[in-house]
Amino acid sequence: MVIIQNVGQYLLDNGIKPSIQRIKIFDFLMKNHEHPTVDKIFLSLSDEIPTLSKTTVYNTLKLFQSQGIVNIVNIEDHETRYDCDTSFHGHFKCLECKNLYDFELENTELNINKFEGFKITESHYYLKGLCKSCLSNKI
Amino acid sequence: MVIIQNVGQYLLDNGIKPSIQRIKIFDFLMKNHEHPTVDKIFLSLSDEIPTLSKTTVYNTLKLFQSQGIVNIVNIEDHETRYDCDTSFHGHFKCLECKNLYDFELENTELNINKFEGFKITESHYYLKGLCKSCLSNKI
DNA sequence: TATATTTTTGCAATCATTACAGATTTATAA
DNA sequence: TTATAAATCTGTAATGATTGCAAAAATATA
Repeated sequence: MVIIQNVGQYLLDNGIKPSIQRIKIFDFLMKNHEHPTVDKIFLSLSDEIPTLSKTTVYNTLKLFQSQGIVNIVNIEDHETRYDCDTSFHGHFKCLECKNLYDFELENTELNINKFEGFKITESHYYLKGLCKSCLSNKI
Repeated sequence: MVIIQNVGQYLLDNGIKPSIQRIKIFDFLMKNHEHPTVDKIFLSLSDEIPTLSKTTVYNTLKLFQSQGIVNIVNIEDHETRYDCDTSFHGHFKCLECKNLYDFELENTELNINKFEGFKITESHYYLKGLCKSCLSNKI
């Protein structure tokens, strides 16, 4: 995962004019590793930016996606989450506490070349189950 | 992938009373490997069962899921697809023709044991890109 | 300072999914 | 067979996430 010092500059480097809303939304994604939903982002930033509109959150995330600095994490239907870590990694979702954990994954570990003549541009891998703490709570 | 000769019996074996609707819906999933959406299933079966309701399709798929004979394939947000092949396999989605291809995958190929103390119950893997025929059409 | 452009906002529209209650079908018991 | 109960199916209304759109606000340009 790339460490971003200056969000404004990072946005600029990726062809995005850094408005207050855009900076705060990206910043929120960086600081909240749980891969928040639009709702979570909106509610969390509403204190800081009282005029914030949910449409802006949607628009901004769509812009981030189109510039390739944010990926969608699609595990449950009707629970679109966003991830500003664009390096290759997997996700684990705990069915009990609903938390989402990242895990590192060598691209080569999943280098499945069963698709000769196909061009692969994205690969996604996720697991579901029970996390350590939820398991120990069950005893 | 398990080959099912008698859908009615298969449903019974899995604790589902085989109504006409249930049999036809499962049968449709078996014969249509593209992992259809609710809409596709509903529209395709409307000729055969003119009284069919979309709610029934939803209810039936939910029942199949709860009995473990159908899995959800969640690749795009807002495009829930259904798969009656419950054996472990991966999916490839072509960004051009939107077709979904299955591919075999040894469970061991993805046996990532980075989660000591975690209990993993599901694992999902999918790729996106361009399929062979769409690639050759581009030349 | 005036004007053009970009960004944000709020509300209405859309679309997939679910809730629900009545209608229909199937199973059970007399 | 017939009456009754249980399960299943259906259609419509409700919900909730997302998008479209046009006006308002902010920023850039001349």
